[in-house]
Amino acid sequence: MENRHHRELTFLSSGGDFLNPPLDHTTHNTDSTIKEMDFFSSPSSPPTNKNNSTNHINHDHQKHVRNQDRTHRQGSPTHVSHHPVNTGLNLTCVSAGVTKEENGENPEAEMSSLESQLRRLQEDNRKLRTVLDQITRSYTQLQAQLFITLQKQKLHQNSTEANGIVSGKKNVDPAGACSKLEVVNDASVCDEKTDGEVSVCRSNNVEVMSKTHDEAPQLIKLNLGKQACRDAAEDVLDRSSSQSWGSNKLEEQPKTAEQVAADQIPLRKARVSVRARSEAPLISDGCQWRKYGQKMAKGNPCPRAYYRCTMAVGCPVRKQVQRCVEDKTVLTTTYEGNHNHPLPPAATAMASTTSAAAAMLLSGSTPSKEALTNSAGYYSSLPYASMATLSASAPFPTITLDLTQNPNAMHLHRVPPHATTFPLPLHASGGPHLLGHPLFFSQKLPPAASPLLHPRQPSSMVETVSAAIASDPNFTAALAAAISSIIGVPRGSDGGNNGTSGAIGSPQLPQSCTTFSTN
DNA sequence: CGCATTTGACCTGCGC
DNA sequence: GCGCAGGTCAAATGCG
Repeated sequence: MENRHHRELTFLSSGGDFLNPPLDHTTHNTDSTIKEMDFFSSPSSPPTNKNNSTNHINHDHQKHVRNQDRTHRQGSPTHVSHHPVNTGLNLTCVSAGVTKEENGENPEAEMSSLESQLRRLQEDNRKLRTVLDQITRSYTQLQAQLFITLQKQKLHQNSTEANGIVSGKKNVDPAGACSKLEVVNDASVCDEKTDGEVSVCRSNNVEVMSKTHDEAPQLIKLNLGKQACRDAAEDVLDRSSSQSWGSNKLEEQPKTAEQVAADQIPLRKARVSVRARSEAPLISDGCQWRKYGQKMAKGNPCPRAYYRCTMAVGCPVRKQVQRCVEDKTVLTTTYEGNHNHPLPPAATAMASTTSAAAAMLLSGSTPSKEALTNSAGYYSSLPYASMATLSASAPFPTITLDLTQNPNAMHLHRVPPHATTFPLPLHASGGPHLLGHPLFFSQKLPPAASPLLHPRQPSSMVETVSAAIASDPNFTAALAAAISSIIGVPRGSDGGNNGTSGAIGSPQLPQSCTTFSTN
């Protein structure tokens, strides 16, 4: 199909808020600063060299920044707010800033000056780290939004082609794309007044998520109830805000009675389960974990172990590890929560993957069931896919990434009841900072890459995803362009929502689209 | 001695 | 209200 070769990547924005880099709570405007960040430059470049390495490129801007920085030090709050982070670090000032006069006249003054500069540089460094972390989170959310939209586009296309086939039928796959979506849970359907069609809940829709395909027929019903969706989304947003994410635009929309009632219900947590074959008691995900409990779960002779992340004090991330009943070599690791600290690359790979999966789950579920339905349909058409299972029958909305499945055998995979299963090309999720977008890789990678992306023993997910990235430089370029365009989006007029929480990029709901092509 | 693990007790949510 | 199961806590224990 021509569509397979022409990939149109659509990034969503929300009036600038979602796409704009998250803001430090002490600042109000990072536009000009963020534009200077190069996410795709060599990570090995030490910060001290950054200024020099980019000097010839951004010389004029850096002069501008330095001037404003000097103004900053002279006590101009206006400029402080405009340039909270000097991405150039300007470390050369440490030596260059000491004049001969100072050297000769007052060593104490020199020391004081150096110390103040050191403190300022440390502050800059900290801010940079914060911004990078924020952008990483925003990007993960963005990825989820992106492929939901792509899924909707594809499904819309399929449904248009097969419109006559599906009319008057329930749970029918119009184009074969949803052949693996076997799940129907009648109890989950919000409204099923007519026999001929499946209705969906759409009350929580975000504008852009619903405006394009309202007419698209629903192919399956999801048991991910609206309440669970909303709870999960709110939970993530809530926890996100606790990690300095931005505000939730959902709150700006008029609430229905259902929503108001939903607000009364305690929040649930989204989880991501990873099934992998491993003889070891734990899969290596790069994080440090401390076991804090073990229980015998009902129906499984293997104990379930509980771990919490110990890489930072107060990190809320926890995971459960349990062996599968049917196959003791399969280790099921369930992650919950978001790290509140920088992660090593290996850990970032897993964290980003699970985060993206969770974001997809929540992004797809928040607006409507339709989104999840469409996403399911989309994934089922992807090659090299692993298996992901959405389940709302569990106490928490959970997405299971199955790394144990042979992709060729996945059509035989038994889908548990009350779950929606679709293949998720997790392996191609990208590297530490490109993770979470399986979509692109799965479309672009040649079939020859399949063995690489599907090790039966996923001993190193990082290596796998790194290989995926390396095999597709166009993706990096496209993503760089996308992020550049994203970062350059001017903030919306309602920039007031950035002042409350020191906001990292919030999973803002999209209101506009930015489109580019990878080829 | 400090840290990680073990394990029984306790808490909480849910279904009946 | 009660029982069950999942999840967490914290004292006891083990290990380097």
